Amino acid sequence: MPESHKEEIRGLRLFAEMDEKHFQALMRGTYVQNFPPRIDLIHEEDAPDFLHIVLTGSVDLYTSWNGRESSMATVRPISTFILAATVNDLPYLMSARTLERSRIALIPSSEVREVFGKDVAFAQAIVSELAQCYRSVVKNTKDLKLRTSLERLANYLIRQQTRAGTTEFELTMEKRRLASFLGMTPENLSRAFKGLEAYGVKVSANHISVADPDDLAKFAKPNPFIDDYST
Amino acid sequence: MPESHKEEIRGLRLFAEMDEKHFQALMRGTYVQNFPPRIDLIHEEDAPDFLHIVLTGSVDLYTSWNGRESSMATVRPISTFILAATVNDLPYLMSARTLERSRIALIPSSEVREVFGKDVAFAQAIVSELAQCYRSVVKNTKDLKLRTSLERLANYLIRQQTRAGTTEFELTMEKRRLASFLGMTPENLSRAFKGLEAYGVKVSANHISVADPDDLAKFAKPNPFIDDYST
DNA sequence: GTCGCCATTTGACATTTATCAATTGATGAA
DNA sequence: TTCATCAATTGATAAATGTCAAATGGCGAC
Repeated sequence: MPESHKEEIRGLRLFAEMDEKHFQALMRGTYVQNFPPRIDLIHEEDAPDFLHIVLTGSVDLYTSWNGRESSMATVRPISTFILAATVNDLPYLMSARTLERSRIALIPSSEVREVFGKDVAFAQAIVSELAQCYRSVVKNTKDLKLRTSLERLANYLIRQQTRAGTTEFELTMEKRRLASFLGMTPENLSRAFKGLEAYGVKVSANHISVADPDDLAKFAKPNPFIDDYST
Repeated sequence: MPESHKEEIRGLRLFAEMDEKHFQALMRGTYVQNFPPRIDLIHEEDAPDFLHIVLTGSVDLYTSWNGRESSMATVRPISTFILAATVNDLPYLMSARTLERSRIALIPSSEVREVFGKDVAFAQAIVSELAQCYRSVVKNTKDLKLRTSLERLANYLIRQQTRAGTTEFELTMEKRRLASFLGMTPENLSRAFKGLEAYGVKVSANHISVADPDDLAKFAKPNPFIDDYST
């Protein structure tokens, strides 16, 4: 594996503080692979052979049951996914597919488990990462259980607007995936966008503009303990 | 703190493997308290002063937003809660109240964070516990997003039936809390029970009987990657 | 540029779920 | 026992959300 990839991975908080010797041991079994768009990387119920790291591109975590499918999250560079399955050596609970052409690093799960038993800094980093993952899912559950779909969309737009830093921005995913992520149908999403016009939201294809953020926020009532994914 | 309590706590997987010296250090700052029913133990958004352990009784984890409230989980002996907030030193995302008279052990969060930096076995146990918590919430999200309320209730009953080991059992929580936990109103739950009569479910107050588990399962389509909380 | 494809939108309608009000039923106190 | 209380149920209705089919519109292949 090229040194540049190693440095990218080393820069992740998960690996930043660990012993160099242990890091090199991890990297020995690691390989980097390029995938075209819409390729299934892992499938739920499979055994966790590798810890995945998205280096470029993006990955959709989704799940299926009884012929239905739901998008659970999007993983963007540079971060890992399915850490929980890896450390506990239990089957994946979600499937993952590339959304676009992506470069993914694959670290053998067995190596991860072996090293984290020897390296306290690595173990600490895993604890911190898992705690953050856990908190993200709890926030998502609160979003789903406490809000209507219109409120979820409104708060999603406020989060995106905050991330962009401007009142005009582009949606970062297909609307059908956004609908699935927000727990609604594409048709319902389309109507929800219409419903937010009353609060100054204008939509043109993927371009969103928020006329009056305060007005939208008055409706959406964003809350850091639901909407702030960074804590 | 009495030795018997210490032994109970020591028996938890989270503390079982750690160094005795470190365990004693943790226990020095720990105290055990009795709480009457319906007492708020912690409130979301507060700083995580203590890691809580339910020794007896039961605790409801719930959350509120915009005047609405939802029950997220029930914690039963002997297990901890709000570990993620404690290890990352971030505000609670959920509130907790006793459901009945309960004995709770309180371990200062700062001690937990200090010890897990020194004790690899403890760090490993925290990783394992957090990964399990994470997976539980993911399963819960799948349940919410992929199933209708009738299907959620059907699968809930199958889980309870499996736990009880018999086709007749008692509901372990108030129906209004069950409704909230399943993401529906009490009225809707009442009608959902009626709707499951077609699959052999009989309800009399808190007593449930399942005439033909296979028939119910044919409708509910239980799936270990949603319904099996033990993995 | 034109065509065909596919995501999105729109409309009509069905289903699910929530809300509100009234009633029932169980439980404990006086 | 009788009453008061509160959870649970029921009925009527409203709101939210989903489904199906058809129309629209953007975009790349040719």
